[in-house]
Amino acid sequence: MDSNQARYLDIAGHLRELVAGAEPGDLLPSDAELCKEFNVSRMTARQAVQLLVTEHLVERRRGKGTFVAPRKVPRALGSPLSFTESMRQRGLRASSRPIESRVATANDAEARALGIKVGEPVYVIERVRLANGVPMAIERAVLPTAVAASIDTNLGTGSLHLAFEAAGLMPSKAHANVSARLSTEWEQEQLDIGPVTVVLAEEHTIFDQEDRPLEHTVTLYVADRYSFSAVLLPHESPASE
Amino acid sequence: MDSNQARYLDIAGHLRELVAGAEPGDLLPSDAELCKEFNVSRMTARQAVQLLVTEHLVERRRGKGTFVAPRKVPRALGSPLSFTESMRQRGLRASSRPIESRVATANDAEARALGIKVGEPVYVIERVRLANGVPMAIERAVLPTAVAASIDTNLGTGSLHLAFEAAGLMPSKAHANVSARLSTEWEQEQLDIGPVTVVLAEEHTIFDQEDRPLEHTVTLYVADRYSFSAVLLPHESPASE
DNA sequence: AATATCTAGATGTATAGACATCTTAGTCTG
DNA sequence: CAGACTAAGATGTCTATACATCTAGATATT
Repeated sequence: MDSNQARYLDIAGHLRELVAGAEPGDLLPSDAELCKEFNVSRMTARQAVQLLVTEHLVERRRGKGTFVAPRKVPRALGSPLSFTESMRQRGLRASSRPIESRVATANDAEARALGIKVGEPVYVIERVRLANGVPMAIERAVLPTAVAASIDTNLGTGSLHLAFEAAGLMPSKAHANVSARLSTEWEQEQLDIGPVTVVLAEEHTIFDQEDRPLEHTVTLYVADRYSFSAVLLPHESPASE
Repeated sequence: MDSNQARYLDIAGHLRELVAGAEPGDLLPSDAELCKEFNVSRMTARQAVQLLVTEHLVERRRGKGTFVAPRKVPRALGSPLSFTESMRQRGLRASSRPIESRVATANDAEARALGIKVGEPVYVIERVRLANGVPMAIERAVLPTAVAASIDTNLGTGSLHLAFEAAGLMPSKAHANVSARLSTEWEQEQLDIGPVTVVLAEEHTIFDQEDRPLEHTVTLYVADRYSFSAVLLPHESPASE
């Protein structure tokens, strides 16, 4: 139930939908219009818009209005690391369709990534990731059993990163690798795509503060529907104008 | 004159000094204390603190207080911005086979990336990149004419990044984007590959210290022969200067 | 001593206004 | 017709207040 959310979050959600269905540069409702539509004071409407400004989804121009931001300004902040966050930055709603979620034995690549032996037990979460309901990627996350045990939430559905946060596990370092290939028949079925389709394969391993592996994940993106972007080097500087 | 700044910016500046002289986890003044010290209403003090929250300099915990944030926002390091450097890290020798190198007019994507108008003159360097003599990628670098003029070296053959360095141009920020698709016939000829081959398309724009675009480059890698990898690390907070 | 309750202080959310500043369009004036 | 002025509408900043919610310590109860 989201109805006990703060009102400004409802407004922000509404704005995100508008952004998702609009083009960069499009004009969005003014503060005054939001006040009227949601029957709130201006500071509350402003708080919602301001939230989207910090997410780089919209831009405000004094005297002119609020506009959909250019799509290309994601931050280096864990962009390739969390599907949910990555979609949110693009103004899309992330969801999941579980494929399987169980204890299995580590294969070669997984064992090497997690620093364990082949055949040792690991917790595997495999699911199709959707953006606004459209299949976008197949994600296979592999967790050491100890880590899986410490996050007791429903692992199949939500955001893994939120679960880490809730369990007090702080992702620190990460290795990432991006490659590309043709999709297999099984992948085509899961993603609802044609036979000769290219997929982007992102593989990453996340470690906590003490360099213990938290998660090894392989994500296969439909190349037609997805690309990686990042801003490299300087971390975002204080919003100077 | 900074005295006609908004007051919340003054308060934010004061807080930044406190953060710079403190350790992560340290407690900062509460809203009420800031109100009293600067003689402003709470919403104004809040606005200042909120600004530092979006800059990841402080964290607020409800019921507890405002604290100096941990300095560990991930940041992409060792990213693949220079082909020569990237190959050297893999123990391979980078070389080039020029395709063309001349003044041309900017197309749509190039103009947008370099912040100029479509049709304005730019310097284009297009070449096949080889690793140990094997074709690895097609690279199309587009430079503003002013930048091309200031690096008088033989542009077709060497490393662009070495030329930048020699001319005193310091690459600073960069935007990068990675996607994938099937190769075209012309690309297959250039890269000496078969008909149904996947290419990784890396597109990046590099800026100097003053955010002037230095270079916009599209590189098409043979997916069978190449993949991107990166280490995402914690780093120091930008406010500590 | 262990537990429950209360309370002060902190941040989170929200209101209803006020004035400042910037942009644009329209109007008046020379 | 060109330039100056005006007004409407947008965002930017700020006030003073109210109540909600969370935390941690003090106090009271059992």
